[in-house]
Amino acid sequence: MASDVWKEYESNEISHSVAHHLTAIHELMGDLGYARVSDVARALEITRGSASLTLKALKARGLVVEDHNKFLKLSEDGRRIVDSILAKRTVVRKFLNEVLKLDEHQAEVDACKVEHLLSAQTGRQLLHFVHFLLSDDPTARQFLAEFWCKLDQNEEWQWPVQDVDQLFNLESR
Amino acid sequence: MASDVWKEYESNEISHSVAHHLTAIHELMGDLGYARVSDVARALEITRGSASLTLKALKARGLVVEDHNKFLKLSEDGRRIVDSILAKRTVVRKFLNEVLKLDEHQAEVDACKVEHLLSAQTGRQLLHFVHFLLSDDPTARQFLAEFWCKLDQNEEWQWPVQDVDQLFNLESR
DNA sequence: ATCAGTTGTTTTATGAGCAAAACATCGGTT
DNA sequence: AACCGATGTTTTGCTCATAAAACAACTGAT
Repeated sequence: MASDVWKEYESNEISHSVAHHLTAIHELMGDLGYARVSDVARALEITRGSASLTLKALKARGLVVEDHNKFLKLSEDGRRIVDSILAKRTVVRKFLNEVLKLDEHQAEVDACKVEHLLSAQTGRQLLHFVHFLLSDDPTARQFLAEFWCKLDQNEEWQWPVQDVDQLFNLESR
Repeated sequence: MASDVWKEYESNEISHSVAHHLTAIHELMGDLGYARVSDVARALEITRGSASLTLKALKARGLVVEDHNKFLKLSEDGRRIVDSILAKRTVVRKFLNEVLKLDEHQAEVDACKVEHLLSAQTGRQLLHFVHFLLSDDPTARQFLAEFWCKLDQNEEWQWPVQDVDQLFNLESR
């Protein structure tokens, strides 16, 4: 694999931590109507000191703006980033839970892990796909019905690999 | 979102860096028949010093073993991890490229970013799904045909959101 | 046999994220 | 006015992953 591929991982402008600081502000604005450093720290269960430093950097990057009296809110850019991340999280979670039939917690965890890493292209195409897949379209319904049926009695399947479970036996959880 | 969800990100036993050190060894064994610290460093385009430190840690974790004369190879555990990661990478890349019709480079980049983050459950279910989706099954073929048709002329779509492109306009690349 | 190149390691430094602790500030009670 | 609690910041230290540079050891060519 070309190194320019795997190194793009580091070149993400939005880290996992930043993604959650931003979405925390967004959710706090909805829940409480405001968001201060302490509220973000509480929401993310990190210390106020850590949140203070991260948010200072986000203010410097222009993603978060501070009110006259220490009240935070998302800038236009910050807001667009949060929208993009939440859209990807939602569509991935929906796909994992409602299509692949993973339990809700697993779907949430996995969606949370990858939401900020998917490209805009991928997010858009996945949205198209899931939307059609879960629509009323009879072909989609029939396809899903057959897939779920096979999922239930998966002894019929002829796998391209000898032992699928062994391939994915890394994590115990 | 509960913090125990987003914090699971950090608790990954396999980091992106570790995943690629391990897969680099695997690929070098196939390409060259051997893998030394310098070979790994060259493959990943990092300095020998960095590779040396990371690989020392992987030896301590028992994922990499060192030959009598500085030749590296994967342990049984290391091998299982690489198999698991490559299986996930392959199925994600296949899905993004062959189903969602993303170009190969984008599919590779995105697959590379998420391969080590997906749970075993998710990898397994996704493999089931993609396998059925790309099989000869007439329902699957018809579903894909309809989906790709809609993809081409996507002005017909009635989106659940006003402007999908705007939701995913974060990245420029 | 010497000299150059490759290899592996160690040391020093950086940046991102975090915790812990010290510190300052502000607001409301008493 | 004195105190208490909540808040925000700074400092120090930690881990991970990297670079850069210095160093030692081996390899091969001349």
